[in-house]
Amino acid sequence: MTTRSTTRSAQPRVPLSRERVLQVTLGLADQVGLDSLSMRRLGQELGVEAMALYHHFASRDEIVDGLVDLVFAEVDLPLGEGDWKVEMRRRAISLRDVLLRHRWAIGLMESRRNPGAAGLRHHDAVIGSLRAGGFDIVMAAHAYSVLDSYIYGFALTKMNLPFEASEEVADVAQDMLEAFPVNEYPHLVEMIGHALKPGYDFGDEFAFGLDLILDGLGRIRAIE
Amino acid sequence: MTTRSTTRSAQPRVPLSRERVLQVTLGLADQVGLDSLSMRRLGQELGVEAMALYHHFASRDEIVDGLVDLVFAEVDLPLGEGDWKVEMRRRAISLRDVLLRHRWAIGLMESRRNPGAAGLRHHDAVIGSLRAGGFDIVMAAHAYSVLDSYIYGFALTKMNLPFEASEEVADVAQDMLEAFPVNEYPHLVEMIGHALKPGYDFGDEFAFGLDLILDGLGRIRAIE
DNA sequence: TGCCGTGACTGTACGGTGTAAAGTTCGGAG
DNA sequence: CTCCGAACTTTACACCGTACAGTCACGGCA
Repeated sequence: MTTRSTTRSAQPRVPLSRERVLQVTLGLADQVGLDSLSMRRLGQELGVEAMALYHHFASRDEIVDGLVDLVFAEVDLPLGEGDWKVEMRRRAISLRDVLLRHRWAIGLMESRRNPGAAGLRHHDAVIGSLRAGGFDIVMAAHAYSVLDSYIYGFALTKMNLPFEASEEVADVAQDMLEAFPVNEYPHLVEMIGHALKPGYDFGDEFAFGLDLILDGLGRIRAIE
Repeated sequence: MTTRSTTRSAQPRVPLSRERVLQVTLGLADQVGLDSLSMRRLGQELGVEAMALYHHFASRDEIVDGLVDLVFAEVDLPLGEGDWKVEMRRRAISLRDVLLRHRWAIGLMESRRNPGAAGLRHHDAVIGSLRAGGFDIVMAAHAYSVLDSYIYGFALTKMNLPFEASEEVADVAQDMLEAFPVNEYPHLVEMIGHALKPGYDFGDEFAFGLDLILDGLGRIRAIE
């Protein structure tokens, strides 16, 4: 019974690898979130005990580092030679999409002390596109700061919205307000009414703010 | 020995209250962060066993709800009668300051399913100020979305910066880049050089983006 | 062919987490 | 004096990351 070696043909036992672990972890994180992703659960998903992972990664945190870089790699890089506004817009929308696809990553992308190659390449490409577009280094820093604050903030806000579909909105809004007299928060009530209208989708707000910022940057760059 | 009742004069034993718990928790969260704030640790700080807290709060999450509302209460509300741009600017800076004072709260402020009175009052005041400033409800939704995405995103980015003071920046940047050939990320290197210059403080970037957005909003409102 | 090191993985254990459930203590009302 | 209910404690459970030691199969070498 204990000698499984003679019948090893059943399971060829492909060994783990950093790549395979990260790929599976990424999928699992998207499904259950990063908090619910324990080493034991992850090992189970890979057909292995939890401690086996420590032969390929020093800690759970090192796995997260790898995950973040995989996410960065999904973002469309801006091209240096194109129109900076077009490139920045494309990159912003791509980054937002990626963040909404991997909601657990928001708040980790900028914080990792050990950035991976994809993250570094991303930063370099964004700054390079701005510089090629005529921004000096001071203005490029300003522009990068506004844009990324906005993109990450939007993703953060949208991620944390306590509802998803329109029908849920109504329920949550109802719960939120039913305990209070309507007159106490008249403007909030008006806004909720607006958000409940059939055509409204909070996700559409992104383009408005993005274009407002890009236009502002264009104007300031022109003056300077 | 077991009858401590006869010598009860030593410790008058002030009972807990939601207010006292929240106040102490707020201070503790600012010191050690929200993750390190366990029920046991919190009880210890209050001179009580962890389970005693469950007589005043249904769960750890309910404590966090209360905490978030305390944070909202610290934010300066915009006045309905003032110039909307001045009011929005004041409120934005106040919110940023509050978020940097309570870094653990970023990402929780917009997500709570059970908003408190201070949070509702805050939302109502912001929308009210915009409406009084001439924004219709559609534009007010746009404006609120851009502004808060930017403010929360900025706080998130600044919170997560893997360094604090200028000297640390140099070390971290060194670590980040030393493994790579300098030529591979020339623009990133230039930007780090810019950020290392004595006068530079990332916190100053906030005003640039804020004014850019406020000006953009003013322009669009005027056209409309 | 036998041996033995090495790398991949497992088993067990420790101190931590949130919280369910039951037990203790005690001031005040009847 | 009794008894109730509120405030608090004790104990327990299932889970977490990970330190540490053990097991097992395979490749190179005698």
